[in-house]
Amino acid sequence: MFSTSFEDYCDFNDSICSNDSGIDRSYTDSFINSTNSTPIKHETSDLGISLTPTKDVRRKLFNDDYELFQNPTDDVKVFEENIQNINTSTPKKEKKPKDPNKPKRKYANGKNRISRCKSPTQLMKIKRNRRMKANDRERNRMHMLNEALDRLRCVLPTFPEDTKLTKIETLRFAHNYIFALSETLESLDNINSGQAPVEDYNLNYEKLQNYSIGGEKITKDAFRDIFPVPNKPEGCNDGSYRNFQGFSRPFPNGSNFMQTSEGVLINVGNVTVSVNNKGGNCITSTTGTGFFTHPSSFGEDMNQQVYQYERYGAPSYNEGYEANNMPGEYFNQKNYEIFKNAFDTAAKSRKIEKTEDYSNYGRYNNSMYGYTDTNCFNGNTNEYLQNSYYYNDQRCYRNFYNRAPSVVNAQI
DNA sequence: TAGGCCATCTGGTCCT
DNA sequence: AGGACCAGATGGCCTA
Repeated sequence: MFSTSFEDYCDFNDSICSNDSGIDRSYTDSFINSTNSTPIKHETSDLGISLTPTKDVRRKLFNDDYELFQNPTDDVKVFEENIQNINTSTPKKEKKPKDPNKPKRKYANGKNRISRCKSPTQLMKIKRNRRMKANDRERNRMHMLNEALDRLRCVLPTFPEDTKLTKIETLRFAHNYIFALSETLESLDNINSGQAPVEDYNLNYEKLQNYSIGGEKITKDAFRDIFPVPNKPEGCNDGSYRNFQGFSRPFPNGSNFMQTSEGVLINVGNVTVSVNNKGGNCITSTTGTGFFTHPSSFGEDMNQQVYQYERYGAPSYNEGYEANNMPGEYFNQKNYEIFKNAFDTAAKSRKIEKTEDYSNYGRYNNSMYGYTDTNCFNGNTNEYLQNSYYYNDQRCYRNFYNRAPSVVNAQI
C-alpha cells in the first residue's frame, strides 16, 4: 500500500498543489489568527504535509511516518485492525429511485486520466493532494459560514459589554429578534387601523437576548409572559393611549414613540425618524444621521429637543395630539411621501462602497476577520480600519455609538 | 478538572 | 473528477 521509497514521501514540490489550494495562505493564517482560532497543526503526527513551514520539518515528519509504515508496532497493528471495524463515517442515506426518463450521463471510454499509468506512489500523492485541497476548501467554507454569523451578530441588538454570542445563541437570538420585530409591525398595523395596539410590551434587548441564550423558541404566549404590558405613564388616558413599542433603545419616556409639540419621534430597529412640524426632519440610523430641513427651520437641533425631553420629560401622546391637532394616522400617504423623499435624497447623497468579495479564496486572509469588536477599530484609538470588512458594510453595529453622524441637508 | 465551544481534519454522499 | 455539503472525531482554549 505504501511506497518503500522514502523520497516518494519527500517530494513536496508545491507544484503538485493547485494554485487555489491555499497552502501558503493557511500557513500564514495560522500565525496571523493564532489567538482566535485553532492553529493549523505543524508538529503533529498527522499528514502535516504542506502546512509545515520548511522542507526539513516535512522530511522529519514523514521520516517518522515512514518508519512507522515500515515497522509498525504492535499497538499500531492492533489499532489498524480495530479501525477497520469502526464505522465513523456519515451514515448512508437512502438512495433515490432513479428516474428512467433522465438522460444518462456519458462517460469517457477506457481508464480515466488519473488512474492511467500511475504508480501506487503517484496515486497516493494525488490522493493526498486532493485531500489537502478538500481540507482547504472546507476550511474556507467554514470561514465564510462564520463570516455570515459575525454579520448576523452585528445586526442583532446586543450590547458592547456583552461577550460574543456563540453560534447557537446567535441563531436563536436572531430567530427571536425577528419574531419580536414582527410583533412590532403587528402593533404598528393596529395603530394605523385606528385600533388600540395589541400590546405595549416592556421590551428590552437584554431580556430577549437572555431568553434566546436559554435555548427556548419564542412563541406569542412566551412573548407576552416575558414582556408584560407596563403600567401606562402618568397623564395618559387609557382609553386613548396609543403607543407602539419598537425594539431599539427607548426614549426617556420608556417608549419608542414620542409625540411632542415639535413633532414626532419614532424609534424602530436601528432607525430613529424625527418629523418636525416645522419641516426639520431627521433620520438617524446606525450608519449615520441625515437631517432634512425645511428652509424655515434651519438651525433646529434635534439633540436639543431630545435633551429637553430628558430633562423635563416628554409630553404625553394626548398632550401632543391636542396641542397640535395631529391626525391619528401617522403613516398615511403624506408621511410616506415625506419619508420616501427624505430617504431618496439621503441615498443620493451617500456613496455606497462596494463590500469585499468573499468568494475569492486567493485573497482570503484571516487578518480581515472581525472576530472581536476591536477589529472594527484600530485598537483603542477608534480609528476605522480602512481594509476591514466592517468599514464598508457597516456591520459593526455595537461600536457605532462612537461614530460621528454624517449630515445631509435637503428640502422637503 | 470537567465541560462547553470552537477550528480543523476527514471520509461519505450527492451533484454537476 | 471534483466541488459542495455534512457529520463525526479530535485537540486546543477557556471558564466555572
